Amino acid sequence: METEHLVIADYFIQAIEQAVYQEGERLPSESELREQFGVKRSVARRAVARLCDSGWITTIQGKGSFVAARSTPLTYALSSKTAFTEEMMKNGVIAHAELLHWEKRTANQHERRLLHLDHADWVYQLEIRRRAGRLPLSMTTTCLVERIVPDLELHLDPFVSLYRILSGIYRLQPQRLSSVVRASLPNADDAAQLEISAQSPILQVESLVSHRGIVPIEYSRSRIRGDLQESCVSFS
Amino acid sequence: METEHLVIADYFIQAIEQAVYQEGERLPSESELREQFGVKRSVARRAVARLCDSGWITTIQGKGSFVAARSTPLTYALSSKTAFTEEMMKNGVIAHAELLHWEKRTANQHERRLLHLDHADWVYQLEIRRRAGRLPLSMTTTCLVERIVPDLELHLDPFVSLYRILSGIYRLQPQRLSSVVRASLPNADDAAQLEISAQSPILQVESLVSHRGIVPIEYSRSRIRGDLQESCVSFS
DNA sequence: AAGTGGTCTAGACCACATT
DNA sequence: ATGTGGTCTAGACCACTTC
Repeated sequence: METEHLVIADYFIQAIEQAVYQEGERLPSESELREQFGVKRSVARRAVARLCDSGWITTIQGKGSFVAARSTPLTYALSSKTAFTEEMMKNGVIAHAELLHWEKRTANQHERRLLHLDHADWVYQLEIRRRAGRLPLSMTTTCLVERIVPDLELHLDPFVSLYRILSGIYRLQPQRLSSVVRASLPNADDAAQLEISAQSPILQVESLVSHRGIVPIEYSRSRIRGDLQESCVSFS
Repeated sequence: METEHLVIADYFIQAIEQAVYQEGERLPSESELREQFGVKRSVARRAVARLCDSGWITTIQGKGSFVAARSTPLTYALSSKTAFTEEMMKNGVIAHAELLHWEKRTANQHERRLLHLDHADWVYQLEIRRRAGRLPLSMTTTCLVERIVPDLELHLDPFVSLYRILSGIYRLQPQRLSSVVRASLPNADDAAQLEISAQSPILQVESLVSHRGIVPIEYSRSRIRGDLQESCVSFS
């Protein structure tokens, strides 16, 4: 059986959902699992790893596995408004963003097509990590049209929020035009930055943002921890 | 190093994206990978497994690993209109749905709240698998208000499309009110039904559907293969 | 028979926490 | 010292494909 561990994992997911195991409570140790379910260590470990990857538990070396804190994931409204920090506030969470890297370069073919640029156009590319409290939430690679945000580098330090720069400095009214969402696995870098295992699923959101719904100004690709956040789309 | 295999996997993802490896082309065998990258079999296998889980390749026992067919994932517009089969047609794909199971039962607390029901209300719960061509695409558990679709069981066989029943028989105009998307791993059943490994990420979409935007009629939870489909949200 | 991928095992060794 | 989780290894065996 290559799926033995799934039975055990699904059992504990059920148990946690029905609050048989409370937040912070310790799960049986690997040896106990081996006994209780009559399986090898490898199987017990795969079951635990799976619970960990999908965010139900966290393991601490030398101590054990504990039911993870967040039963209620943060919800992030994927509407035409696009302010991350402000959205998170609604969840009662202190959010902040770190600028990990930036560069100014010519637009590639993909970007030229999406942002209606030609060969002479330049873009700023920013690499941003967002957190809710202490926890890493998402990695975002965003590409801004240089013509729209000239001398952007002058306003990147200190970096608080992209939305604040766009609206505060450049008087733009950023508006999300479309978003494509996808489930995937993180690459090695993202897994490290998000402090998750390489097997934890992530939500990818690719968005196109414009000023006042007409002028395309930004193209971004976010990789969001699957265990912490969910995105909500409403129609009205 | 517990991340050795990620380097190899990411290398091949790059190569496939840049069409160094074409669709259907064979990747190096496990032994060749061991040689070329100087790794143990376990590492080579983890790398291959990861490529498989994220949908880049498919492996065939006794033959090897081959670059998967779909470079362009199907896009499914997550708009207020909610016809799956019709959406897929736009992608030029023959879609069909199978009803795997149905039952009639009283609404639980969660459903009563979402669908504005009281204790006396009944619901139909349908388990539907959707395919694009031969490939399984998604599993959907949907919950319909019995009062709105009385004697639904009389129209379930043959089952073609839920949308067709709702609009054709009951003259409803189903409209999506909101959707919540999430990235996760499949449970054992879903993985089997979707013919994916238990490590392949899936996109979960929870939707609330109403008739003419007012009367809630349906609550559904879809689990969509992460490697085949992406959902697109547009604002206009 | 030889090469490929798929599965499983038993054990070693490490790092950390508790007593 | 003992128990916990984390990592790695070498090998066996199977199933399938090709020659």
